Amino acid sequence: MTIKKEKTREFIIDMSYPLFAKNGFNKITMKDICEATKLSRGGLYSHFSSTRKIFEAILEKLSHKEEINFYEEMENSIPATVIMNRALVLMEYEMNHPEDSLSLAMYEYSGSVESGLMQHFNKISVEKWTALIQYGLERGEFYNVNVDELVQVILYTYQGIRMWSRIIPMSPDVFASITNHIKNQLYGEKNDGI
Amino acid sequence: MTIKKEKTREFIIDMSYPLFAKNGFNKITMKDICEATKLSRGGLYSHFSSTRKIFEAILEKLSHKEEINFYEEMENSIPATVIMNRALVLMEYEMNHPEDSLSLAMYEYSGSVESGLMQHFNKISVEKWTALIQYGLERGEFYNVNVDELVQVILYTYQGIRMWSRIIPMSPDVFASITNHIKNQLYGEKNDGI
Amino acid sequence: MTIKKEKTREFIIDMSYPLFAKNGFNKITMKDICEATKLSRGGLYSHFSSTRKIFEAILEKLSHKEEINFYEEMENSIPATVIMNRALVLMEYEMNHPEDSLSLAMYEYSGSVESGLMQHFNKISVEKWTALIQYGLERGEFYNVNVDELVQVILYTYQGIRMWSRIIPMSPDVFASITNHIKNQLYGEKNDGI
Amino acid sequence: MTIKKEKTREFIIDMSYPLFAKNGFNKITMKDICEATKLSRGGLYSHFSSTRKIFEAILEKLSHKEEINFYEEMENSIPATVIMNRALVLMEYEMNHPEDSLSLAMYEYSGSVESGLMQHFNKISVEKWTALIQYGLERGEFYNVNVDELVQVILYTYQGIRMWSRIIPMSPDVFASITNHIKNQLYGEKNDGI
DNA sequence: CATGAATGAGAGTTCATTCAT
DNA sequence: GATGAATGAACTCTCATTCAT
Repeated sequence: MTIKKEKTREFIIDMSYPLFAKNGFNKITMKDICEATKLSRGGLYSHFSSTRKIFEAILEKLSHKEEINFYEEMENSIPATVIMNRALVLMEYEMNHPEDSLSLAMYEYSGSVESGLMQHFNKISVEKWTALIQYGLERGEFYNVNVDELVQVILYTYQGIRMWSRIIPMSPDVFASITNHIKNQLYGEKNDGI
Repeated sequence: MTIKKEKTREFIIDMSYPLFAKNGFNKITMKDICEATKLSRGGLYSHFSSTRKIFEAILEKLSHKEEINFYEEMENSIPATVIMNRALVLMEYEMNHPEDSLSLAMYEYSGSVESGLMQHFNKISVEKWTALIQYGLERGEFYNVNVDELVQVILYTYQGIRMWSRIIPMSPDVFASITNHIKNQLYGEKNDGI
Repeated sequence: MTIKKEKTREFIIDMSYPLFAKNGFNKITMKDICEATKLSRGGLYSHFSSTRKIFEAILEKLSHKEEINFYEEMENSIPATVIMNRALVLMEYEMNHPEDSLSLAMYEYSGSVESGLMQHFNKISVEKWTALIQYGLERGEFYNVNVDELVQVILYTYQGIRMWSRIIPMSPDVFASITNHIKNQLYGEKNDGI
Repeated sequence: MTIKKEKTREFIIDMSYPLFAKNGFNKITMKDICEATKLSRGGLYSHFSSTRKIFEAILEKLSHKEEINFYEEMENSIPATVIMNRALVLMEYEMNHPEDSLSLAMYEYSGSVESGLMQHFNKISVEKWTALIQYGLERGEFYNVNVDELVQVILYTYQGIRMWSRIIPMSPDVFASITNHIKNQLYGEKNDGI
């Protein structure tokens, strides 16, 4: 029964996600996953031969997950500021929930493999944000920013926050600072230099 | 002779730094450090009882290390733009050398302890950058930015970069983008909105 | 199959008994037990996490083992002298086989734990001997001794012998002296004072 | 300076006695003794090369220690009952202080060596008690007991008590029972058989 | 000589991985 | 296939013992 096997696979993936999110990649053992899934040693091994394989399956699944799709909204000619605001709300939400983040695990995982997957994730993100900003510029909704530069700032500030918010307690104000900065760059009141 | 013991201690700290920087915290074992230091098991243990203790000694040492001291330069009335340029050059240098960064190790280490040390490090950084920007504002060298917001952007973009540049190959252009963005916020040509 | 696990458990208990009897508690290591049982490290650990746990399992098993049951014989109205003689024969037998005694191991084991088990064993013994002597008194077979006093003498002489017979070579005559003394107190020829 | 060396030796012996009395022989390490004596590793080793050697020195010292000397008192024609009473008082005292007893340590120590020392100790004790009882018999103070038998009972009850009183809480009444039994055998009221 | 840093053998313990049932 | 007992490699940690200072 391939369908059952597939279901167990999914189950393993879903049960181990929070383990990796909470503890990173290196600390998690096959034993931990056996316990989390209540599967026997042999049972687990018949699906995945290592934590690495499990983690890769998680990443794989993630990469297929439909993100908030800017593209669809852009095609529907939703105003760029509206799309951007929604995206930044989501970003703030994620910054507020560092425990869901696989960042640490990815970081550790990547340390030991050459993974094109990470580059892929990064490329997707860069393209997405670049497209959105271009779109705003074309519609005359955004200031004339340096697109590449701002995309870098957006992505890496986000990553930096996700990382450090797990280590040190961080107020939601900080997250708002970041999204605010981005808005100001694009369509906020240009009162800084005055 | 305590002096010898102290020297060995320092030696262990110095030899294990690159191990942690390269591999993170969890992957490093006492055995790895034995090998790196050429010390015997027992010899190592007589100095440190765990990798955690060694890592804490590294952090401790780091926290005492004199950072690029903005304060001294500010006291000497060096122009804010000069200090800032120097600081950003250093920042770019560090972004170009992710293999020296303890970020991953700190991240993993912190996952399992409540460490005020991290907060301390963060606080020091926030204060340093805040002081420098204030100084530039007071001297009329910087645009009237939102100080707190910009400091957050600076710090977390930096951290995000340090983290991801280990995972994915990143061009030095990206690093320049970041420092450029900061300069533009403070004293670059205000040509974005035009 | 829990039955296999249980069998291995029993096997470990049975194979380690002589080790403890011969060497005491502290000298025996998990490694010794691995070797005695031919089990691998991990295999042994999956049953018992320490020598302490194994030793406790031995004591536990011992406490369930049916001792020469005075009670049954008393219920069947066997003469007290007959029961007593049998018990003393057994006692002499045990004194002649110090290598089977867990005394040393119990002694060492108890040094580090507060074990009600030892008190339990002692209580059982006191009750058993007390009951037998009472029974002999009621049937008019025994002299009118001080029961408690004699029970103490019986028990501790026995323990003292078991202990020292391992350290110094001891002739069976000595063991006979002890059982003889007991018999004389209870039903021997009262010729001492003459 | 041989005199200083001798003093240090004595010091080591005295400081390690309680360690062995409390923990037995096997559990004590050279490290423990270093700590107890505040001597350095090398310092301790220059006096004794192993715990075994130290323990043997303790036994050696003990064997020279003047015990309550029955012989002297017998020579002075002190009544046998008086000497016996004093001896039994001391015995009770010792039974009340199991923590001072080296029994366990001797037991463990002997397990691994063929030690004539133990036989020597035992022989001394047997002779001492035998002599005292003979003396009492000759003076007509004691009942006509079987001397050898009673000596065995005395010695091994004592040893049994010393052993078990460390393992299980034991009331002083028990100790009194034992000494009382001995007195009754020798010169107590002969009311048992009545 | 004394000191205490360093060595290295060996015990304890944990898991990835295998395999008989 | 699934199970979980067993294996064995790799780690952690502790001391007896040595030796440069």
